[in-house]
Amino acid sequence: MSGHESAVSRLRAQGYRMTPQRLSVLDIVARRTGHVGADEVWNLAREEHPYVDLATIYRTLQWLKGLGVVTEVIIGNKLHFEMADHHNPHNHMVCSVCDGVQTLTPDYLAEFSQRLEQEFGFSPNLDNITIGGMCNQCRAVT
Amino acid sequence: MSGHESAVSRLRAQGYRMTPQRLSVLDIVARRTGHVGADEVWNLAREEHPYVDLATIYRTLQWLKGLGVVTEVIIGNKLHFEMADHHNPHNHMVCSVCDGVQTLTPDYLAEFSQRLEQEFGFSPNLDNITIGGMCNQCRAVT
DNA sequence: TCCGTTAATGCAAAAATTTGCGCCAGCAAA
DNA sequence: TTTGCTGGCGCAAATTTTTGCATTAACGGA
Repeated sequence: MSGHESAVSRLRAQGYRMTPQRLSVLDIVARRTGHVGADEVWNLAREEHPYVDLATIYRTLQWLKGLGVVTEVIIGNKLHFEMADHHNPHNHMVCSVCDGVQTLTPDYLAEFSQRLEQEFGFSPNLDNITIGGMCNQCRAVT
Repeated sequence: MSGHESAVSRLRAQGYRMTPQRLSVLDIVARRTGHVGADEVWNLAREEHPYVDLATIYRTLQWLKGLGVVTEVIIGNKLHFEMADHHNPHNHMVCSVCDGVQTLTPDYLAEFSQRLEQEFGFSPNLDNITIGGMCNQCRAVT
């Protein structure tokens, strides 16, 4: 266990059942510095619980994402996840050439977000947004 | 044919082979006002060319997207496409509750884009970005 | 018009993700 | 501790999208 006990107790307090599968997924994502692929979470989870199903991994990850506990990053057509750091929230820029990931503080998106809210009444959910493009190095090569 | 001849001749001039499949996909997307799902493009294309493969549809759509001819919109876990309107470019906001789509002129994203470029040397490709969130009506209901 | 090059297709399979359903187990209350 | 409710899980299948490979056909040049 590495510092996600608060998340666990908060979830339990909200009435969610904390199954071994969920604890395992949470533990795996929390342990990792940086993002993990869904398949990778599955493989690691199976070391502890050999019977755990991939569908459960996906369902758990989507659930945690919806609750703001984890953040989704799309890297080359695959979903990755990392612990949402509420003390240091950030978005991601992913280079489509090298799949490199850079982070971005949300204030870069703040004005944009506010305008959508004010002018359209649309509440964007930008927590899990991934900005695609080309990074500095890859652009230099071309 | 409905006004995408210029795209066709431009593509041909660039050395791409304009196969019946490609013309068909282009025709289907151009005819439609608004977005089409990949599966829908396939079904329509098969009316003309019964043997056309779904993989070809996907490949063609990705190809056109890369060339800026069509724009991708992600609606509820499915890819949709529409003709890129260079006279009136826009992005999309999709409500995760009702799957409704609203459009957005790119100047809403312009400042954000410039900052990424200037401060990180990262060239974002925002042409095909889909902003998820909740629309006015759905928020009112909740 | 015919030919050669090679890009694009069809086909089949894989990869990635989601969903329906019946059973099981987490957890609160007795 | 036992029980009951029901949310969550495993399983299997479906969906959606991508990929490898052999064959085909677009199109410029002879």
